[in-house]
Amino acid sequence: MIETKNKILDTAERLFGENGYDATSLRQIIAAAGVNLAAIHYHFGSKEELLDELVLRKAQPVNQLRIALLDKVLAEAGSGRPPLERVLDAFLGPMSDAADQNPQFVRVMGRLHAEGLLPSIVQRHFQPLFHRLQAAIQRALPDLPEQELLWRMHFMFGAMAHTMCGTPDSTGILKGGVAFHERIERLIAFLSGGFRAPLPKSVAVEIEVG
Amino acid sequence: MIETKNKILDTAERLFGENGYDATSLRQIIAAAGVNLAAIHYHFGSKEELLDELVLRKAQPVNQLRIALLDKVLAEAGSGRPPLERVLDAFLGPMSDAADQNPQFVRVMGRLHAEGLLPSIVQRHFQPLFHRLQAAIQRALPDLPEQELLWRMHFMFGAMAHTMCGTPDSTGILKGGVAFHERIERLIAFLSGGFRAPLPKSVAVEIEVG
DNA sequence: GTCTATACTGAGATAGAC
DNA sequence: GTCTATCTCAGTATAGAC
Repeated sequence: MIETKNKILDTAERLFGENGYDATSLRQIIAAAGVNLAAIHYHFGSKEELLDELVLRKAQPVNQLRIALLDKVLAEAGSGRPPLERVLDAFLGPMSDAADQNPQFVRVMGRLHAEGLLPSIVQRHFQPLFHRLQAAIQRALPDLPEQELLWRMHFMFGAMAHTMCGTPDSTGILKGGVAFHERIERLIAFLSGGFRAPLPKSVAVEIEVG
Repeated sequence: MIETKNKILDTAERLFGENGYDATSLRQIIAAAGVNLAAIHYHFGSKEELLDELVLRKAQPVNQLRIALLDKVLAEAGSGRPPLERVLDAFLGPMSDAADQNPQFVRVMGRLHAEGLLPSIVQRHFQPLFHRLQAAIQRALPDLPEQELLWRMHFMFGAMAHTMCGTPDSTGILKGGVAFHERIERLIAFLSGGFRAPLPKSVAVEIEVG
């Protein structure tokens, strides 16, 4: 029954978002969904593949939108430089919209990134998007050396993942309940400053010399 | 025997660093350390308390150095503004040094942050440091509203954690093996730009109005 | 005080009956 | 397609040897 499969997906999405992937057992999921334990392994094969399908189901439309927006920003720039803020917004905005509509999913994604079991899943579902994003930022900042660009994208992913996660207050200072689009607006301002920052001294020297 | 306890700590540190906390079972640890399973619960009480003691053992000296350096930077600035880069270096430098000497520990910390089971441990071991750091950055950037400062520190922690983690190549682009002090130098340049960035539009408007 | 042996509960996975 | 029964391995708890 396809209904069984969807019930499992919906329930897992809710529970993963509430308690995290590791902390949610398959037995909790089947109890809440009212299905049998073996049904999960029949439909998905394993807990990890269930997660994989869950991510795919929700991330694909968001990522398609991101790619479309990135292409639009590049097209509008013609042969000139696209504004960095607009590039970052094309990447971060769709996630923020999806999050404000359905906080559950983004919390799942944030939690997953926070749990570190992403690598394989990130690789499969986000690789093409990352390459487009890299190209777009490079167009916005043509003078930034590629190595430095990659590091700065790396910093961006860290900040983004940490920000998506429902708990911006590991320090206990910030209160929760801030709308995602506000977080993202702050994040874009921060990241823009970071991407535009002067090169670190030793890297700048290497370039002068080499 | 205190030797048993240290053997457990050393072995756990290595295995947590290599494979992560969740992925490392107590049975792996005792096998590699050549001790009995119950010894862990005798000396530590639980897997989580073992982790807690492990973090404390290594983080405490690093954090004390960080606090001392922050105080030094502030003292040298007198009543003026301390340079932001020096504040960030006082915070990130000691970790980078510790990492270049003993990559294992910082990989553990990065992995832990990446696994998201930090909250309680972060709270206990890092809270006082965070408050000092906040005060120092505020002194360096007195015009930055506090709410915005807290968000930007939040972004910083995300980028930092992601950077410490041994796998800077979740995108598959960056190669590993980059010295920590180089990563940190790049990170400081990026963060400095982020902290100095102009306020996001809606936040800036709120301030004008209010 | 330290450590060993062993048992308990709950996790994910699987084989096979229906 | 679905469910029962069972397997292995996890973290944890305890009784008792030295």
